[in-house]
Amino acid sequence: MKENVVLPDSIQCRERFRQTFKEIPDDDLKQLFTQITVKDYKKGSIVYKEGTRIKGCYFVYSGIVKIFQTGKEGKEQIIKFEQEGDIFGFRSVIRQESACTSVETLSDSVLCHIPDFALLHLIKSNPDFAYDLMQIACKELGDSNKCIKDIAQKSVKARLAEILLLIANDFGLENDGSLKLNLTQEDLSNFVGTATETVIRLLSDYRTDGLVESKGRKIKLLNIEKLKKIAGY
Amino acid sequence: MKENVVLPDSIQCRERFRQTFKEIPDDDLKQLFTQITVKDYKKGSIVYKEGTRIKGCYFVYSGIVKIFQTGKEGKEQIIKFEQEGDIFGFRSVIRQESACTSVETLSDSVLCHIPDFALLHLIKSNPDFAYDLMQIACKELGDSNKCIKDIAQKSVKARLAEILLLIANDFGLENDGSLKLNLTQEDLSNFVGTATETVIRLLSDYRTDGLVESKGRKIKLLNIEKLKKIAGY
DNA sequence: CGTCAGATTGATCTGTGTCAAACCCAGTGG
DNA sequence: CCACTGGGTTTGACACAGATCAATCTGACG
Repeated sequence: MKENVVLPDSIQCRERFRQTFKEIPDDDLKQLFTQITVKDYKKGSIVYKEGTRIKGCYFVYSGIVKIFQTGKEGKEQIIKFEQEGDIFGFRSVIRQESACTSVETLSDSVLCHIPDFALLHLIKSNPDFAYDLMQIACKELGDSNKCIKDIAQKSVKARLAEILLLIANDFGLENDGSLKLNLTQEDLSNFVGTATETVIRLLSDYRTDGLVESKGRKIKLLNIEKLKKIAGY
Repeated sequence: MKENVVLPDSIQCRERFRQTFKEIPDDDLKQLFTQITVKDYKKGSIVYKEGTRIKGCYFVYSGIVKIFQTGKEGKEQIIKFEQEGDIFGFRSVIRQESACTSVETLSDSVLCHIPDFALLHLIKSNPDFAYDLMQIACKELGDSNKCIKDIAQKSVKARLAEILLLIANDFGLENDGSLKLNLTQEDLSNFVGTATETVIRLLSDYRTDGLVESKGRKIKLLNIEKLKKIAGY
């Protein structure tokens, strides 16, 4: 166990924040960041749970978090993963509602907590920021709509292929070509929206068809084109 | 065929618009509405198709429209229905992308077209409007996320019940207690995300269980509590 | 009264979920 | 250093919700 994780200072956080929100003047940013709390989370920590009242949103300084909803009998449906530079939880702030998702860290992570009043103030006072945030919300909205159609219409086989491609795209590859985002089969199946066993069987099918190489949770895509075809593009 | 449908004038449109966006000062609204085009659509008209470039968004002055995506083999997945006072298509404007959904009128409708530059201008110049719009986007986002979980996890039987309740809630009831929103079985099944035959069978199950009364597309909910239970609440 | 879209019912077929059992491997503690 | 443990992975057998296909029925409308 490492101790004494050194948290990034306010300036480092601001710099990273600026990479996502490019057009915010320094003054606004400085003001915002006096109100932010930086905290590190061990892998597997719960950041917040569905239904709780969060008094702000979060900015991912480093690490990866999983955003999910819990259904009957505790089965998770993973909505998305967020990584360095992403912001999440703003929906609840804007709507002034309790969280509609739960969040858990998939790796050791450093998150910046932006209190609701600070976020709302910036939105109301800086149209550029409001616009940037709206961009993000609208992107997520488009993704969600697509996701609805896919879950409703595509076979699990197609969706798994699609999600592998999406993960490769969003999180990139290791040097050896395997997916950087390293999920348990359970998380993978909860993302696809199916049973763990099904994912395992399908991956094994892909393997025999020479589409992927995989042992355990390490997955390498061998034939992107064919996978795209299976995914239905 | 009726002829000469009288279109609402600019003032009527503004008034209706103001019901949805309450805090916009008159000056801004007047300015906006000089740039708007009002048009009536016969029932069953396509407003725009997925993948096309729309140069603005729409405000529903009257009528009901269906927002959907088309999957492989032309099967539709209905995302939502919009009615009087709703605004749609803004996602594409904000993202400056082509439409990710198609829109068709379910009844004779009057829509106001708001050109992209006018919408963007108002967003950038009026933080209150930006905020209102963000509210709408975030509401839709929450709905979509919930929908993803439901489609992935619930049985079709549960989802059908849920959707009937949702329709009753969003669109209200006729005097005789039947749902105001009158869908074909096909639309209903495309909303639930299942086959038409399945919806028919399930409705018939509900009927024998005394949960609904239904002939053809007329549906009356008899036992809301039990339906909620089936829907999984 | 014919026509045609939509509604309905019945008879299969199959993709996935579920259950059960075994396996693998990393970390722990004796 | 090795057995023990437990979480995650894998495989097999089986059941069933829901899709698909085919046929008939209904009712609105020209």
